[in-house]
Amino acid sequence: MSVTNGVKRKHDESSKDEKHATKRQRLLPSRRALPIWKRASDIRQSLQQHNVLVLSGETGSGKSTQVPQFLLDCAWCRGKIAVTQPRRVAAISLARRVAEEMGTPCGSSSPASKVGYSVRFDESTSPSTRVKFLTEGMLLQEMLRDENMKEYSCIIVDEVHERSVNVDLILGFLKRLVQKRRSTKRPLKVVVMSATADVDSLTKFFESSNRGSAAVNDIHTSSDDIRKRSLDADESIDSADAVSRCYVEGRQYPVKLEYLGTPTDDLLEAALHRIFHIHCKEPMPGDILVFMTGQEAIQSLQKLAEEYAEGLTKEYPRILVLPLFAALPQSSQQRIFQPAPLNTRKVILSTNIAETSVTVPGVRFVVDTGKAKMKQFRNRLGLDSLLIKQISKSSADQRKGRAGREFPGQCYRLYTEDSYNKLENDNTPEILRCDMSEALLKMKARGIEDVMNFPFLTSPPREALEKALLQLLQLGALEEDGSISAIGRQLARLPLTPSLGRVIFEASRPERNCLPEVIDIASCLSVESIFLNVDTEEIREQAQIARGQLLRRQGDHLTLLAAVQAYAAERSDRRQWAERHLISHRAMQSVMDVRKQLTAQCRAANLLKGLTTQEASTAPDEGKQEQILKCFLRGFSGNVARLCPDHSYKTFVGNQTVAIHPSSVLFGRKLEAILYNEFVFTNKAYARGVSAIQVRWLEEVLEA
DNA sequence: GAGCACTGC
Repeated sequence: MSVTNGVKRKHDESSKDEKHATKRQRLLPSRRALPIWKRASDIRQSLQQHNVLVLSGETGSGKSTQVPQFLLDCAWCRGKIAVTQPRRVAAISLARRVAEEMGTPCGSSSPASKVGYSVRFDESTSPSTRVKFLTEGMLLQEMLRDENMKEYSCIIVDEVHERSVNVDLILGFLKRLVQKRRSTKRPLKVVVMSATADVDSLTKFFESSNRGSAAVNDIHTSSDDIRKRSLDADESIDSADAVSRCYVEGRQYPVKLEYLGTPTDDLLEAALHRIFHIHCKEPMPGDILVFMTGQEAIQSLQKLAEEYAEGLTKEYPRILVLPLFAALPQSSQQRIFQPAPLNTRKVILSTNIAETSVTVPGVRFVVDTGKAKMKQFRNRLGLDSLLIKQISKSSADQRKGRAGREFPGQCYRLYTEDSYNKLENDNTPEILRCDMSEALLKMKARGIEDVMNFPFLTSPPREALEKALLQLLQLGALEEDGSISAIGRQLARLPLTPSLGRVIFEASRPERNCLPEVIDIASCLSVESIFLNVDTEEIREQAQIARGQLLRRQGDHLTLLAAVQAYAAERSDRRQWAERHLISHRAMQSVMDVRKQLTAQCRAANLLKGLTTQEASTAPDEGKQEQILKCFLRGFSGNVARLCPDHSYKTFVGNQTVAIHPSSVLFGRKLEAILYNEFVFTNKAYARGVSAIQVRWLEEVLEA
């Protein structure tokens, strides 16, 4: 029997191999037609001579799928190739595509698979993996665990122009790692891929020598290494240190551009006018994609457009208005992919989500309001502001390009050519807009002692770094001398902000003894809101009743705990439970994923012993409630406000006025003092994720 | 008395 099974298995495998091989052959012609194909030998040759290649290419050049395949059989490439992506879906779909092209199974489906991927909650690789697509966050985590990244011969950093903090950190780390491995038997090759033509700053970044300071800063080097390096520092830049560059044209359909003759102060009106001008004049088919700032504007325009459409005579095609933003339930988002009914034109009203994350099919016309909501962290106030800003030129061009993906298209900018010319060239890198404490902790965990002299592609202001250092010191993540503490080392590995991570640690202390509960709450606070938007009075009342048993008068933290415990206890139909309570099932599923991950990590770090999460899932008594809130106070001691005689809340630190956000269960309540998870400025300064606390708790928590 | 763009570990 075992013999026949063996024969059968062998037969299955060889037929699978055949299938893979045919597919590979079938895909070859389209690969050869890609603009990047004729640059293959250039690219191979330049990495033969140099360690770093800066590759710029517009959309459609094929760089993300082809470059890893070009490099795989180079003599220097004996290890793996990593390819980073900003988004999970991109990492997974690229891995599948490249596996097909190479004629190999994808990921963990077979031990012979040469191509895999690694994203949070989903690692799919095999012992034979040579090319691994992974999110930037995953590569960073690997870089914290393995200092030299020895298993990799090459790291390809894609979509660098998006300039996430993670990509900036990766580039800084890689610059040092290339130097470190350059004279070893296995030098590290780095390919930096970017859409914009701004290769100069990237080239300069990798070319400028940091060997002198690196020898001093790198605490992980032995004294031997340092001696060797100070010798190296005297050498002039040899050819391996030079950075080669390459430009590949893209493949896009042409897009005709039209500006407004005179500026408008009513963008909704202008958009409405433009939509119906296109609709009544342009032949079918051809959908319209409108870029707007946010949910509110989208819903207003949707209403206006639907009203207007009712007044159109029968001779015109019908119109289907579809909103698109991230907070929209998945099922509503899916509607943009379904074909419109007969004789109907789709009009998609979208946020920035359609600029990079979602590709809307069938679009011939783009209408661009030229604005977007952008987050900016104010170091001095410790507050995030989310304000409507003008987009950059590259963002405007990206939006325009969305009309030329499948056919020649048209783009209407609801601003003048003059105002386009005055826009910033590029988006502000995230590193200039965010709280630096998480990034700084990662740097410390990778052995960067002197963070002020870290090779940043763009340096954040000194104040941002100082604020972050202070914050980490206050959390106990750093020692007094600025070196990373044992706690800090563990926090850097947790998929949480340093503050939330610190809360987890606090909860594991025997006198607090509430880690499972705190994990539940921290999981909620680290994903999108679990409570569905309630936008009409009617639904709001409905939600009040439906969520009744879950709401806790102590505040949002304990309300979130009640929701997770009730959801976890639901064994029959969780989706239905979520619907009944007007809670997002999608968000709840990610909460459960995070909860599982955090529980496993706490177990591994020996913070969580014995008890299972299920056993702990009972409603906390008053004593435990106090312990839970005190843990949050340890991580968020800067996010505390007290009630003033004028009935407003003022922060303890900085004496800023802050209002409880309408989404909080404590909205409208007057309490001695509040603790909050987030301090956000939109129309005014709001506290989100709020709980009632007693002022005297602060001393106790901060003393320990 | 009134509301958060988008990613990611």
